[in-house]
Amino acid sequence: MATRKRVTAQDVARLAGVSRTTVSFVLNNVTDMRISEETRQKVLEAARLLNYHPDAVARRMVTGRTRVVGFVLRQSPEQAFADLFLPQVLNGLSQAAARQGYQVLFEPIPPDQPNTMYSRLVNERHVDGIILSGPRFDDEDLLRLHREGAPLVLIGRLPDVEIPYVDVDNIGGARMATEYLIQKGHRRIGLITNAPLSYTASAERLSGYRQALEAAGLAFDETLVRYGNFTPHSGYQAMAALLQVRPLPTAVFVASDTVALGALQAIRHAGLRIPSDISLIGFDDIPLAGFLDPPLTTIHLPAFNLGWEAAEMLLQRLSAEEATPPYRLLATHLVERESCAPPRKS
Amino acid sequence: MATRKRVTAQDVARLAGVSRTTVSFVLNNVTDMRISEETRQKVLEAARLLNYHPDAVARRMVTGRTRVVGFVLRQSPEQAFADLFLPQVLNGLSQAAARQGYQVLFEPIPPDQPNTMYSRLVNERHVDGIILSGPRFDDEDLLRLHREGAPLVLIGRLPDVEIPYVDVDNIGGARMATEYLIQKGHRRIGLITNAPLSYTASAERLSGYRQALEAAGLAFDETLVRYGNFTPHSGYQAMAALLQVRPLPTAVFVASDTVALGALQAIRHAGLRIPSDISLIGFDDIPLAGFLDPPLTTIHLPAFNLGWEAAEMLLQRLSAEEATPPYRLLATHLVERESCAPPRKS
DNA sequence: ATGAAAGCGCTAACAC
DNA sequence: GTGTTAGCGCTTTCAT
Repeated sequence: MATRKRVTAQDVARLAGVSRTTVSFVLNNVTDMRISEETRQKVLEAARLLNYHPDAVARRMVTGRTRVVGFVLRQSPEQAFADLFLPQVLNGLSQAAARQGYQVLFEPIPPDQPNTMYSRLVNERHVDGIILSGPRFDDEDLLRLHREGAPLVLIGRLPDVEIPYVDVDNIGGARMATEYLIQKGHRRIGLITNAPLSYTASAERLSGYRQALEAAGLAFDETLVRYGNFTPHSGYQAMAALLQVRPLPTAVFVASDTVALGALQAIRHAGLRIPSDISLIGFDDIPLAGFLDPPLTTIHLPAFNLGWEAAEMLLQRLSAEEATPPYRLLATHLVERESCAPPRKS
Repeated sequence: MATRKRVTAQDVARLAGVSRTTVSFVLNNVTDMRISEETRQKVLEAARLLNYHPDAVARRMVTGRTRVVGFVLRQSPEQAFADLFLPQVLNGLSQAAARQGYQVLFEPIPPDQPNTMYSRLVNERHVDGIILSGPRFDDEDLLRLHREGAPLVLIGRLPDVEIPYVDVDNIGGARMATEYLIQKGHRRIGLITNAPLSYTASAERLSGYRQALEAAGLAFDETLVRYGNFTPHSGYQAMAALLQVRPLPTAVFVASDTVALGALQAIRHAGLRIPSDISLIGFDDIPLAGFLDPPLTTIHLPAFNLGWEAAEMLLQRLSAEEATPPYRLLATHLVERESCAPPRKS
């Protein structure tokens, strides 16, 4: 299709019988220049008549700001697209951005594409700043971008780097989950991680689990921990392995609801019942958690807020009125459903 | 933070000792003007030295194209953000767009915000075209945009409007599901829709269900259909109601896996077993479907392809080499798991 | 083979 | 109050 002819401010000015400048002032509601009400109306009417829309590209050209933030997704598809997490983050992000007149450019980075150079987003001025989810510590592009002073906010933490971030209090959440189990009377508590320990969130959840154990005077037993990998399938295998150890743990903390789904199935296949034979507590509180069998007790992750806060932090940095707190840790809370019970008397 | 100083093509030209024009030619690989290898190298070296990045805004200004497509989400949050559908569509969309050098601007439209005027996206030239998911037939903004000739592709259909679209073959999929049940020997088959019938997809799935029934000489019985509303909760209620009718249906087609989750729970609460007491077949094949209890037999919806095809159609229209087929219907297929069995001998 | 110059549509400083 | 004008950084035609 042919490029549609643009109506410019010039056209509006001509029709209204004024200059381009006046049009610009009227349409941007510039009050300094006091413009007669009559002129105002003429301009507004002309704009309406011609169906005039100011050209965002031209405006960006001259203002130097795009009013767009980039959302870079630096995660594997199974992690990012298979769980119910991303949509909510994106939702929070978009709403916070929209509220301040910003748009969101979505940029997933396929993992099999090493040199995507998403730094071009800001270097070529497609966006004013970047929110990056799932930072990897070996991400050269990211580090350079930060050195160059690009406005950047991470969702998820990166150890030893001073980039502003928003994250969930993984340690606190994991501690809470484990304490809950302990308080129910469990002493032999397994752990299935949400992901390999190279992921910060995973290491942190393990750490919270240990803390709770140790605070209760329980020994950390490495034979009771297994490693998930984002997927239900990985949870199935991890739980199957855990069901081999003797004595059996009476409860398991699965640090991801999605992974817990597989664990649930493994337990069913083993002919065991939840929570009477074994208790299970998850992490994330995916929207479906309450409809599993049994409804899953879990730690609620404020996904929407994660996106919202990240956007707020970035936008504040962009408007630069004052220094932003360099990071924010979001609290979790426990959602009690039906997958945990006191251990069997043995 | 202060606006970072931009390195312009002028700077590169100066350092390389050539003109701006030459820089542009070298960097854009314009071959018409044959430029000496020596000059080329000088320019490239200078650009590298200065860490030069061409300004996308300026380029858009002069080329008249943004190389951005808008993804407008015209759906309620519970529909869009609570299921596993959106991320996959978005993934397909982005990959198809990226492959052709396009970026994706994400624009969700909160339902409580009637006058969002997303048409501004194209009118103000934030984007070259729009992919809109979940069109509503009363969307004035959409219709006007189409009349104005804006490049537009829908995900989901709109009756009586000739806007290009990509959609799933809902009728075929629903027929397939119902036929499968019939073929297992069921004669009394209930339906729980995915949403109110004002949603095209919902009406179509109902239609496919009817077709299969009638083709098999089975009467359509209105007392066997109930209406879901995207959520597990609605599925719970619909199934609970269905379990009151006598004689009980021996199988139910739930036209959404998410809704089926609630149906599953209602059946459990009624003390019935799946599939021995009642068979259940879903629709969508959410990633978790195989890990439910029992693993859910369902109709696979090619969500990734939906996004991919929509992008392909839009981009083809933008490059306008030739007329694009105005629509595309994507096939579904049945994924057999363990939630269906022949009816009990009664 | 290289350079000069004309815009793209807008904003904003400055003049009248 | 309103108009004139100078760019923003780039692409691209036309001279040289």
